[in-house]
Amino acid sequence: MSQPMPKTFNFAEAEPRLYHWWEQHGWFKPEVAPPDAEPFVISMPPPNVTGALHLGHALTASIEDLMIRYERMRGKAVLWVPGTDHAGIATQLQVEKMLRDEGTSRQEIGREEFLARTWAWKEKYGGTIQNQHRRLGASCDWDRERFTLDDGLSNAVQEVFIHLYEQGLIYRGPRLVNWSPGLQTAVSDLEVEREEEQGKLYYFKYPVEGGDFIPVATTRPETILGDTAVCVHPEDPRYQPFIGKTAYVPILNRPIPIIADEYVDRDFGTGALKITPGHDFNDYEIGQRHHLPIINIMNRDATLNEAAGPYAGLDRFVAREKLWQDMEAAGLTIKVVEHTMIVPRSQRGGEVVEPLISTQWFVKIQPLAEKAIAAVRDGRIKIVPERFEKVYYHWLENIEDWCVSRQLWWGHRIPAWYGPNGEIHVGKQPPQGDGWTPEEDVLDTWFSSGLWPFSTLGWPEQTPDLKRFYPTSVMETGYDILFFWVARMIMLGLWFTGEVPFTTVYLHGMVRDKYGRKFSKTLGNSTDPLEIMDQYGTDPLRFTLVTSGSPGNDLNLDNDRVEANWRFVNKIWQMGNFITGNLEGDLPPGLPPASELDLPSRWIVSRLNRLIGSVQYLFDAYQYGEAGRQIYEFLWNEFADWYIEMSKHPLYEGDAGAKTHTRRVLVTVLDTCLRLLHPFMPFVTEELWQYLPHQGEALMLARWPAVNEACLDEPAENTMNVLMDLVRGVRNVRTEYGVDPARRIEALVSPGSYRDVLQQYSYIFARLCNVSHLKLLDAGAGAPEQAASVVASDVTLYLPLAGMVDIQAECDRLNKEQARLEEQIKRSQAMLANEQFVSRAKPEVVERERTRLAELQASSTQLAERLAALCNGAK
RNA sequence: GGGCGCAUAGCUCAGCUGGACAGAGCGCACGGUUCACAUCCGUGAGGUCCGGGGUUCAAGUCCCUGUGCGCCCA
Repeated sequence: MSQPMPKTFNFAEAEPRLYHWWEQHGWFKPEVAPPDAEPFVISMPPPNVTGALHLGHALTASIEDLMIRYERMRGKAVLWVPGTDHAGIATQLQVEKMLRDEGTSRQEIGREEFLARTWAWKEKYGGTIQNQHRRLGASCDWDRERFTLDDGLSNAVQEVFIHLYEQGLIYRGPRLVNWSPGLQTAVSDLEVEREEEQGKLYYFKYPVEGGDFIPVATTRPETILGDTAVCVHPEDPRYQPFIGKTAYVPILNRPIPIIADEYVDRDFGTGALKITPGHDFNDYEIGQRHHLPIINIMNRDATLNEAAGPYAGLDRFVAREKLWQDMEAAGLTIKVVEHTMIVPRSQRGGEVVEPLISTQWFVKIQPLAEKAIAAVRDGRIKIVPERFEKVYYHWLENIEDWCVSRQLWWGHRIPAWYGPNGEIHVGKQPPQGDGWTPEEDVLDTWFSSGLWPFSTLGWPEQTPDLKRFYPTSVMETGYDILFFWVARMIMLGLWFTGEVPFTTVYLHGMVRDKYGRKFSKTLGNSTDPLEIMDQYGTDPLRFTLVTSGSPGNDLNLDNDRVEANWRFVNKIWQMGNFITGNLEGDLPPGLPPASELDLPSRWIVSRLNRLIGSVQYLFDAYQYGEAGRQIYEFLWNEFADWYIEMSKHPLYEGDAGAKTHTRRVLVTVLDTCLRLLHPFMPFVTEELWQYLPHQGEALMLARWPAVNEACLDEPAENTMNVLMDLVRGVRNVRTEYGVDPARRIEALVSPGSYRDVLQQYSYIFARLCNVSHLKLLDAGAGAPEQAASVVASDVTLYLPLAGMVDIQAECDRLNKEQARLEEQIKRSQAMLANEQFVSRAKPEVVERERTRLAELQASSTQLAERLAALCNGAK
């Protein structure tokens, strides 16, 4: 006996209640499954602790929770590990801003106090995003939540760093790195974005011994001050005489050699290149080849240093102008032209990043990369969609050593000490004795997140969780962090655990606005998922995110779709309302034997099982969006629009047996669809399921549906299709002739091979197109004159609409219909007449075509007779 | 310079295992208060599936090529 349901689904009330109920019961934990259950594990990409939930998080959580709930329903021991990332730069910037607002700075309060303040900040705001994940319905195991700066994870970080050092894979030294002057730290190649911008190309004269000069062009004149050579192409006839001579740095008059290198592009600029190994990556390489000295002219804040002579102390851009003016005065300039160039900017602050010589820690990454490439090549890791494998290989095959040190305070401090005599010791503790000072730098945030799949499970301790749940199953994240994160996890995971960290990588696209634009503050198109959830609830947002696109592709979020899916939620609720409202007494679970079911029931059960099969196929292929759309269409366009309408007859007018059978079908179909839909829309499905007769405590723990082959019933589907075609035909006629929808009409039917079916199910016409009575004609009986006709298969249905049917109009209508049929018949006949088709196409395809042709011909015959009788050859 | 993606109805998108007249939502037009739902129901209009080749009995779907847009790497 079911309880009465509220008329509408109150998501605002139900969502927190259900979430709490699930969580309190411990159902998010893998322990709900038997100890021998197969594990299924996802490590949630840890959002930045500074972050607020945006649509990217919502998409991530929607897809991962879908996978998680699906596998849980399949009986696996499911673990979804949540957590947050300390996000070194982002967090430090936020806290520094807070300090600025307070009128102080991190330098002023010192490292220790700064870290204390940052931890306090983390405690205060760090939980926000996790509560927002709860609102999304994320069924992760909060007891296993981790933070990258937790003791355990920090220990893992130290362990990894020390081992890599001991294995000779970490080195420290001065190298040219990407330097962010605003953040005052080195950043890795990946953290630099290169954009095409409009700049200037400066042409000038490089003085050469003997009063001559070489014309040179540069986009950054201030680097002239750090030049240590001028370089020309060895085969360039213009400059060959200069090779080996001495040039003099403008203003500074420092002598430098003129060298030759094939790197020089003779067609760019003047064909002569100034070489600044201290401030340009290409020049650095040339400098190495030619053993040129490296001069650093820049301080860490991008002002110039003493090496810049008179320009020391000036900002880089000010110095650029000043030097150019001075060179102009000295008659050394030639011209300045507009020039499109690539400018490296910081991913974080957007400022221009400077190549700068600096002493940093690096990971020699090639040995790790090789293992990572192999793991994907030999299929131990599968990347979905597959095309990203190519991108992955390309990056790893051309990988550069990873600069892992950052001149920040918020992060994992590098476990190294400097001895009194300049020795370096790498280890958790300093060596015995006095005079050892700890390394100041911290590690790149991605260094710790690279350990995430195993550090969160307890590594390096051999914890029970690590043994049971590692390797994890799926790494689901955005394609934008394939290099930053996914590749590094694979490298570090393989290196330190000897196993792949996960067996599948599923990459989703970026969420954009409905016109495909990025969300941005300046565009004003930012969309807050929380606002959407306030308005429509979580389920419509989740369903929209999952069904709006396809794997690996960006998706454009259209608010209209969220609204449509909100209506879908209501529609489902109303189905539940109808069904529960028509139950009475105890209902045996499951379905009656098919032999006892009426045609509509056999039809809907068959359709349901085809849906289950299709959804399973799509889930196996990670095509969740298409699966969701199919469930939507089944529920709305088949179950609600047809089956529920037809079920009203047995429910309201049937005997006790018919009622029970129909109720069991209604409950089973809805129950099954709620199971299929639960991973997409956990809240409304769970809430509604509780009102349906059910076994078990919660839908989230109910079994995932499987196809029952015995329920597939092609004859029932074919017969229903004929009936449905007739119903649609009647509706069509009614609309075309403007028959009042409320007016009941009768129909005469020449039933062809459907006599029994039409007799038994004539109520369908009463229910669905307001035809109160079907009068079955005997074979050969004459047809009424003043009637419109509808044809399907070998059935003709006449609607006597005295006074409403214009014979001419009816003939036009039928002729049009006949023309359409004939065209299809011709096409079908041509196909079947084609030897090649009949012999080469799959037999079932040929068979289907034959059946189809027979149906078309039957209909056409019916129509022809009708036309002959009614229209008398009138065209 | 290399690689990748996208191009289907007015708008936003599905259609990935090639096979029936190419689909959905929204929008639009017309009509609906019969007891699940107007957060609804019914009917309809609207498409050279970007152009050109090819493979195949069969191509929106596979291959090549061109055009336009976007992204990644250098």
